[in-house]
Amino acid sequence: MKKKASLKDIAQKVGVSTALVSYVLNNKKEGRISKAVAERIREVAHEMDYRTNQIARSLKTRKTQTIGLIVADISNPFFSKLARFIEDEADKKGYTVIIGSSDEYQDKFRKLMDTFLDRQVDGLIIAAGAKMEKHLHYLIDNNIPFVLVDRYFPKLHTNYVALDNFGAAYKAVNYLLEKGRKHIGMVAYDTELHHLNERKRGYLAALKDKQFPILKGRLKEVALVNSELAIERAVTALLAGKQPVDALLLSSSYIANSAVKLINSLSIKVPDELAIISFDESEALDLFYAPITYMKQPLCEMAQLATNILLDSIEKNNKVTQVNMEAELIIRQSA
Amino acid sequence: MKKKASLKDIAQKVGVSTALVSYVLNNKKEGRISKAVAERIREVAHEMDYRTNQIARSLKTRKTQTIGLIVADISNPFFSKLARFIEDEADKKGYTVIIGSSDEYQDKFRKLMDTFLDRQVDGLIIAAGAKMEKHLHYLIDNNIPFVLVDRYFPKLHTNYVALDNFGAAYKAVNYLLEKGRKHIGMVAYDTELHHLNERKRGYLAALKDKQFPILKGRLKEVALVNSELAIERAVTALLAGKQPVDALLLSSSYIANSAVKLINSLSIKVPDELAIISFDESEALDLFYAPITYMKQPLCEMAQLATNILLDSIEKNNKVTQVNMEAELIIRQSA
DNA sequence: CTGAAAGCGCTTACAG
DNA sequence: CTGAAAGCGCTTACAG
Repeated sequence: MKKKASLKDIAQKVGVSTALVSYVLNNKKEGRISKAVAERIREVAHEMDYRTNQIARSLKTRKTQTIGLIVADISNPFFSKLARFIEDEADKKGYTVIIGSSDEYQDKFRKLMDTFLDRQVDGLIIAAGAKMEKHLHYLIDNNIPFVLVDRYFPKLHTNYVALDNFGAAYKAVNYLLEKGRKHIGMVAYDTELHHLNERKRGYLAALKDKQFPILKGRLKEVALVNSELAIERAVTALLAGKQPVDALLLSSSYIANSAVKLINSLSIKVPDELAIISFDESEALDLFYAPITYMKQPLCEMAQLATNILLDSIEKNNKVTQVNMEAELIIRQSA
Repeated sequence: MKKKASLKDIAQKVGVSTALVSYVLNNKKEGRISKAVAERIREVAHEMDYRTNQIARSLKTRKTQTIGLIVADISNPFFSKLARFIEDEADKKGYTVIIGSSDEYQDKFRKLMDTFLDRQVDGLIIAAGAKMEKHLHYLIDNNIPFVLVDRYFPKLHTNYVALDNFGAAYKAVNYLLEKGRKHIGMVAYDTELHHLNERKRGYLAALKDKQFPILKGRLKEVALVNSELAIERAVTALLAGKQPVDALLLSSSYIANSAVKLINSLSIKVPDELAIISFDESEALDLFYAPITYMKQPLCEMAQLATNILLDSIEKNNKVTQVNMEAELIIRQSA
């Protein structure tokens, strides 16, 4: 095992100053260094298998070329896909990403944020949770670049890249109405998360604009976590009574999975008796006999945009960019 | 926006040396510092909202408290789940993890490895790909702590945590035979990855030990990526001919997804006409009318074990630990 | 009980 | 064209 070489080692061997070695290896002061010396420095650097110590460089330059990504849970496919696209885009620009999962908990979130800041990340990409505004205020107050993804706070003037959830739900309901459905139910979340509430708003607005009655019992809400049972109950309720629904809008692929499992066991014919549209894709929904129609989020674009907005804001602390992206209706057999 | 406070700022304000501040804040030299001064230092540190700069600390201590995780693709649920468990375990021990996806490419792998090492990670957890031994040799030669997960190289004497893939396949086939299946086919990968070949070996050995004939056409191999079509062809072939298979062992949940999609459209009755056992779980396989029986990997344990082996080896560079964990047969309706 | 000093491995403004 | 020097923000062996 050879010891790691430093600039100093190279400098000594070549017989020049570390400054010169640094300049050459970083291609600074290009024309102003004699070809011969530069050549020799590169040669020795290569011989010694020199690699620059980024920690040392970071300390001096006050840039770590690292961005922190905080999501609710990296094992959730939505976030892991997003993370992958962010990783790729960041890598392209010479940045490395460190990832943390907050599980939607404020404490974990703050702890992650602090850890990342202590490590001097250059900026953060954040899928924030409910009641996390105050931590974001800290970032704002301290002038730390960040951009929100997926979730954002309407009252907070910050960078974000999100889906136009209102529009997406509106579009979905409209499609169902066009197809002649008259009794559209929705299973959504009981939450403070603005982006999820936008989906309910879109559902209601679409019905209202087409002058369909808005029945209270048609919009069911379930908890954000561990809601499998509640989802089954909600779907059961929507399908019961004297006027069962003939279409279902499901606010997430998680809800859709649970709902479809139940419907599978109920021998209700999809889409004949019941049309289904879900938010987000999921492999599971492909395997259902009537593959589920869904509102697709442009994950790759969202990730790239978020990354680039962040990098812009790291480089020159300028304007605030807010983007609401359009969802695409992917029509398959369930609706 | 307040400027970030450093040790020096605190020292100046309190009127002591930075050394003293450092000692107090790190709880070093406990008894040997006057309570009053210590108290005052903590007070001012809190007032100034002091946070230690980990980059500076790392430069001095030569420890970054960071581990690098290299997988094939973080958006693959197998790896994202593994990553989450690793993140949790690492966090518990005060480490942060940075993640990179190699896409099974040697170049990307090496680039990631170099990037992580330049950032002075304390160690690496690696799901290596084919032909990556030479890069691992580099780590060994340079005494850099690492542990392999999921995949390993039998000829390489390194830490690893993997599944006993041979045993898992053996167990699966045995179970099928016990249930009276006589014509068991397998769809596996055509690859150099040792752990995947172990699955084939287990399949063959189980048949042999029970003196079942080993028919060449019964073991189909498909490429590691983009193999959807090949999988469909393989399954079709196994189900055709004068003696179709009555049971199928599928070497991954990806293969299982494609296979089940096809079988779904073929109106073959599972498990009556065809029993199915897959490797690894997948939400998708739950939604099939006959939920798929599978060999479950103890992901959480694997992740924790890998993390702890790495941390041990970071702290005191000692022995090599190799673990082959047992898979659990999760019996559901498909077999 | 406390401090001066060296040093981790870089970068960069300055001087020549 | 090249180098001496300062400094990034810490830690720690040493001395008193």
